[in-house]
Amino acid sequence: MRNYVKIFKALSDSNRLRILKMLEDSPMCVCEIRAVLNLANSTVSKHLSLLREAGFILDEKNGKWVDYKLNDKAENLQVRKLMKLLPEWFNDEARIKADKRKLEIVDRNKICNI
Amino acid sequence: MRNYVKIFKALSDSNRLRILKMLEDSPMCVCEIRAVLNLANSTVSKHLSLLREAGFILDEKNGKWVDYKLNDKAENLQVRKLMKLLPEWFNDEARIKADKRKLEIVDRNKICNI
DNA sequence: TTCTCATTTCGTTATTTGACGAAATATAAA
DNA sequence: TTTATATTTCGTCAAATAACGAAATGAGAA
Repeated sequence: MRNYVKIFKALSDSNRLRILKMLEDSPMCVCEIRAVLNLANSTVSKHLSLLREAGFILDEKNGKWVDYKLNDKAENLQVRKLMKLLPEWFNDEARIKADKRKLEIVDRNKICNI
Repeated sequence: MRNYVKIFKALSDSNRLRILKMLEDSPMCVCEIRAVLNLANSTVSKHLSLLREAGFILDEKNGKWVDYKLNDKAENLQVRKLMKLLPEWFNDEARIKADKRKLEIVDRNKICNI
């Protein structure tokens, strides 16, 4: 029960949904996500940890950076089923399209030394 | 976007999830739900209105009572897809099983005049 | 109509959440 | 090793949420 609530809470924030939709296209580090969402790094980090704890994403050290990516092999069956729905969600949303365009441009080597 | 957040927020509370699982078995009025969940009527009513606004349930006047039931024909495609998953959720949870047993016993004519 | 009672709305309160910046941590580069 | 920088953790604040009881609403019964 508590686990399900955690899963749905993770999906109950527009910034976290935007993150998931961006990760559909490519793994990203904290500061790249920060650059698109215009949030503080610490805020992005918190969102990512909630998504990770719910099982939606994985983190992986990559040099200076931590790359976050969708977790296609989530342990929890229901998380996997929800993730199967993700590609259908808000594809018509202007903000999501804009995020995806922005993420093609961001270059961690340029933007991450704030 | 906002609509999706509303949908997931509706699912982000254990009492609302318990309500949905009970409504799988049978329509219920506010005071029947109140009797199972041990919440104030006004609290149950609020939960129901959040579930209704998200599209998961419908209300129908029935004499003195308002019967709430699952909305099998939700307008929103994603709501329908989530509702298709509902029967798979927490069937192993003791609390859900207990709720369903309790709901078989509750009789609105006996319990609703508090 | 008036009364009764199921439900909803409103106002209040305690808790949770989402945001920030600062400090701590970890790791690559110098 | 020291420095730089990406990330996380911590403390704080404002806003949102979930709970309650009281008051308002609405519909059947008397």
